Amino acid sequence: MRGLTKRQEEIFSFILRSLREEGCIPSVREICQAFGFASTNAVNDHLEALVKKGYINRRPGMARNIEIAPDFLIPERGVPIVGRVAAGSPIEALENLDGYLDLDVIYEPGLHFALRVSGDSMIEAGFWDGDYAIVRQQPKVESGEIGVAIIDGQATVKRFRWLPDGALELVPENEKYQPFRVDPEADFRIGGKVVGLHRVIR
Amino acid sequence: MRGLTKRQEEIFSFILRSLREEGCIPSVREICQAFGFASTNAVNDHLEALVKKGYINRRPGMARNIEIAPDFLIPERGVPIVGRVAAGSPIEALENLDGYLDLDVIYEPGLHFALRVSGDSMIEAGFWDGDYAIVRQQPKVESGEIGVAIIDGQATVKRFRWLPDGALELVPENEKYQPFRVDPEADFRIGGKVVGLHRVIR
DNA sequence: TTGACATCTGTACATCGGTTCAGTATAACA
DNA sequence: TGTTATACTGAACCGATGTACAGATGTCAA
Repeated sequence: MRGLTKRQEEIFSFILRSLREEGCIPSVREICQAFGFASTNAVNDHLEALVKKGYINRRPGMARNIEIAPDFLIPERGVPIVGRVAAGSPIEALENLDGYLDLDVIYEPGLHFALRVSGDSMIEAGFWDGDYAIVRQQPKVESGEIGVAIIDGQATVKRFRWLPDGALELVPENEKYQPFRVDPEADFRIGGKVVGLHRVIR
Repeated sequence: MRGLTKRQEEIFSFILRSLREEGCIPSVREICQAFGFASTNAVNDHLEALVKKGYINRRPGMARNIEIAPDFLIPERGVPIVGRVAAGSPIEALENLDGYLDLDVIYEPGLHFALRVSGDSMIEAGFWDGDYAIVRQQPKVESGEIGVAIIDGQATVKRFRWLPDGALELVPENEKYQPFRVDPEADFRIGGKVVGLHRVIR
């Protein structure tokens, strides 16, 4: 929050807080009252400064018209990623924040879906029973990549291996199971490539 | 969206869309104009219906005062979890939607943090180098649970084992490594319990 | 057929609220 | 030393906006 004076920052924070907690942009008079100003013009001056410095935009004539610049609108979502944990509680030590773990940021919405893994056929590739496999929907999966095959409407996570004859072999990652050759006549589709794994422990 | 008439649903959707795309609640007259009504009262009637049916709340006298009921404010976030994948593309087959994988829903915000796992000392517990361990901040970790120990500001994920003499032993899950007894004199804190795992593949 | 409800027109009013103008005071700056 | 930015007071204007009242039409279940 560089470039703002103390007062301007207070005003800006107040707007953000109102938006978050009250769910709507405060009116000029509400800000005025909250800060104990006698004149709404005090607020106006600050808002103009915020506009000039690029923190907000305003739509002339419209009630509750403050528009927060995109940079500051990004809500802190997801799980905070902590680097070093030198002092205090990890969560409060936000100096050490490495960002946020947010699935919507990592995996483009609309392109990915998640699948519950059942069984232990991929356990050596790190997929346990009950895990979520995150799949990027795509028509092709290369040999050696882990992908989702949909056979007769049943989705399975397996390592793909394209055979020289053009057929597909689905390889489990568990020595208890044997590779499975997909019948070219079967109702088969590629669901996509597995690009992530999530496990909820206990 | 049960209980709403077609028109009411249109109005409600318009409000949601305005909020999402324009960033602010539409005024009664803006709604009026968007639908081509000659009277603002048409909007008012619909808004009253929406209030009565619990879709919105209104704060009397306030401009742009529509407050969307929490149930409908929740945007579809996270990765869609697909169950059966009988027909069509998994993402489009929303009949088979089992919900959304959203870290903010699974892990209460403010209570959890994520830690990048480095090394292979916990590989047999399923934690690979580079994985994110999701940690619930709590002062106690039971024997046998996987937790985060912070020693000299350095956080490590290990299985906890409390010894009969009250000392703590940190047990790696990799036969290459030996259990480590925490020096009672050391600068030691418990970071919390590991409750989740996330891996980004490739 | 009667009443409840949904959907809309038309008019009107009070106040909410953005905006402007005229000043004052202080500190930073060049 | 004048200029500019910050930080306000005080008053006022007027369009934006929520809200109310009166009424019309159509649907649908009791």
